[in-house]
Amino acid sequence: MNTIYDTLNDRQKEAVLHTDGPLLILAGAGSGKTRVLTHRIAYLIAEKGVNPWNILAITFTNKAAHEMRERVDKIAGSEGGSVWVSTFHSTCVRILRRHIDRLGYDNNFTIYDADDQKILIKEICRKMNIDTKKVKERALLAQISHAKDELLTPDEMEMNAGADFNQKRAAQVYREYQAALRRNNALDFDDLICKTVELFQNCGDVLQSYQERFRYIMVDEYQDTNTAQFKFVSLLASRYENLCVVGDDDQSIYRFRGANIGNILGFERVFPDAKVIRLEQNYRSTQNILNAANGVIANNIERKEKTLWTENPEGEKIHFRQFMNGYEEAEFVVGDIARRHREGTAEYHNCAVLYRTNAQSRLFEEKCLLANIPYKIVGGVNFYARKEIKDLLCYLKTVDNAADDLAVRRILNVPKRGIGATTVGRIQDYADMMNISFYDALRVAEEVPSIGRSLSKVDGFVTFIQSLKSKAQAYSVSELLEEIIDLTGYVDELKAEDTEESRARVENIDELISKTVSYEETMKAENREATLSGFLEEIALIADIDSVDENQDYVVLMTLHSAKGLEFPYVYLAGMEDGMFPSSMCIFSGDQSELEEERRLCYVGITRAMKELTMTSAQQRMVRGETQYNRVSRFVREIPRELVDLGHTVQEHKPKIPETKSPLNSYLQMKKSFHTKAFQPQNFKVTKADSLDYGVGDTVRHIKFGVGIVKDIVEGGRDYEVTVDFDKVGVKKMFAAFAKLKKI
DNA sequence: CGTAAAACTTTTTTT
DNA sequence: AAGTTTTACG
Repeated sequence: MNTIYDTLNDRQKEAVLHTDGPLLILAGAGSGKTRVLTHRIAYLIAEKGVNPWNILAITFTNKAAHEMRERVDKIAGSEGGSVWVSTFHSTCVRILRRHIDRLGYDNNFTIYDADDQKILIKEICRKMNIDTKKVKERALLAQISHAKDELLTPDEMEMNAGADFNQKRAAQVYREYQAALRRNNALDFDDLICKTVELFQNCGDVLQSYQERFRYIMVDEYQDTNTAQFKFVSLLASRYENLCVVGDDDQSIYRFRGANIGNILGFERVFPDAKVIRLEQNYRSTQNILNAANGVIANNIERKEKTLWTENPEGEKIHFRQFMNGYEEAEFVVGDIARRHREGTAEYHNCAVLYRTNAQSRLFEEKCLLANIPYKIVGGVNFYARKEIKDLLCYLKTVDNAADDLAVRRILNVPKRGIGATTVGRIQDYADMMNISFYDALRVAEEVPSIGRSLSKVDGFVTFIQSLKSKAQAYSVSELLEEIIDLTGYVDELKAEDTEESRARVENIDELISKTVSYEETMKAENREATLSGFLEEIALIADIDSVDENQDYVVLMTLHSAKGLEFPYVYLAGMEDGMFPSSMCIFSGDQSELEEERRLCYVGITRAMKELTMTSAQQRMVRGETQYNRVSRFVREIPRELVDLGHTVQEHKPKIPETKSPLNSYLQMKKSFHTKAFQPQNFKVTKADSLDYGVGDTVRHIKFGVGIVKDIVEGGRDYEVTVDFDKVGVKKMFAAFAKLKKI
């Protein structure tokens, strides 16, 4: 037999060779499931003669999809390129873009993120006279999202509510919310899945064409699928039943978001002739780490019994340290990473700090800055959720889909056009009355009652948008974006402000421009058309974790949830305190299943570690401006004692010189711009260079824009503003300190 | 209409 | 502690 399959163990090989009919692979942490999936794809193509075009592999994150894509390309050669590897959400968007008109939507629908959803709900609450102080939008959205996860329509939800007034009202809000989405020609994240299912159920011909297309289907992280996703997959697979799912019930950590563990536990019931294969040999961690994980997860009652084993060496014990407070905890962790780096035992990217909540990242960030350690925070505020980025994106969205009222309203007075809340209210009322979109109301503003002196301003805005729309026909996405930036004076305004913050915003905008450019390049390389809708869609589905790059040397800071699917030689689990992890919410609720989900999360955290695992906790911690005193996490106590190295129980409190706050403040100001990018100490000094090593007329290279000739250099207060004519992208103005131009 | 200050809420996890 | 939203005033 072909040698590539000989590197697999017997169980893995069995999974690879079982190509036809339903297959459930119960794959423990680090048991090589991605290897199995990629080898299976290669086997299907090379040995079974399956057309790669007929294979679909679904993951949860783009990062996982990219990784699988790479590995498939490597192992299956050029043919692998036609295998469809993608996330649930991207797959559904691609299908909907082609067929959603069958459901009465426009094919160039926009995708709403959490912010957009919240604004929409708020507006609906106002219309329905619901006091958002008593009923929180978040709660309503959560209820709606849950209904969608379960494929419930507003009517069904209302019926199920029975006498429950709260639930009933949520169902009514849900109904209005869906109507508003449709009016705006928009879908939220959940809709992407639900509407695809609806499409399949309503249009047999469409379903059939995809069933024929995807004869072999593979689903990764199956334990995290919800009912809607399961329905989507099973509809697709129902014709050929060549469905292979891979999951681990012990790593199910998204039940709060609707993941239905019944999908994995009941797989054999839905597909009676399903084959089940267990992968229990772990290739990732040391024995001590694995035993610790086993010790913790054994406390869960609701699980399929299994025990991971490994041939790896015993390794170091699990380190546990307790500190006085969060600052000292962070200082220790960062110091320990610095030590490993200094001693040459670890690169920065071999280390990860994991915590329960995003808020905990701040302390580690501060300490990394002080220690000059490059780091990257995953999660928190998404790049695309930043104000300046959303503003500009809403211009693009408006050009793309003027039915999107939210986008239009957002930019109507950005930059300031002297159009205030009163005018917006009047126009909205008129739009509601005439049953037209907000933008259409703007276009006929002269008919809006008591519009008064605002009319000319509104007309100016409409003219502006119309001109952009006509330009959009001929312009590329990046050209259109730059046109918007130019004509609105958005960047000029920020530059005039000239604060650290405004500079950071300008830099973010530059980054957005490079994203459009690289989008166009990618499309060109793949021989696909770069469209405005395409670009907006791509960034709507980007998750923060997608940008983690193993080839760059930085410490990764992230939540335990984000860490799922990743591995690091040295892992630090911070904030191991009852009340933090497990969270006080689930301790308080007394619901055993919630505690078990937290425990699975802990299991996921432990099993991320390959060589060494360090757990830390603080006796005292500031949470939301209040000091909390917490006991050591019960999860730590569930690890067999002999596996743990305790050090001193409580670390000695060092008499401290109060830290000098001054350098830190300016750092933290700046951090805003580096939040999504990795912080690199050497790039950090954004003070004006004494002189530049290039002058007017010199040829320079820019990391994104390529080669160009310096046209002009203007001395500004803190920096030089350089004008460069690039060969590829034309004339650009930029700050020298940010642009990092190289003379060539 | 726009700005500045005051009041108020928030967090558990995310595609 | 930090961010958002409301309120007061020019």
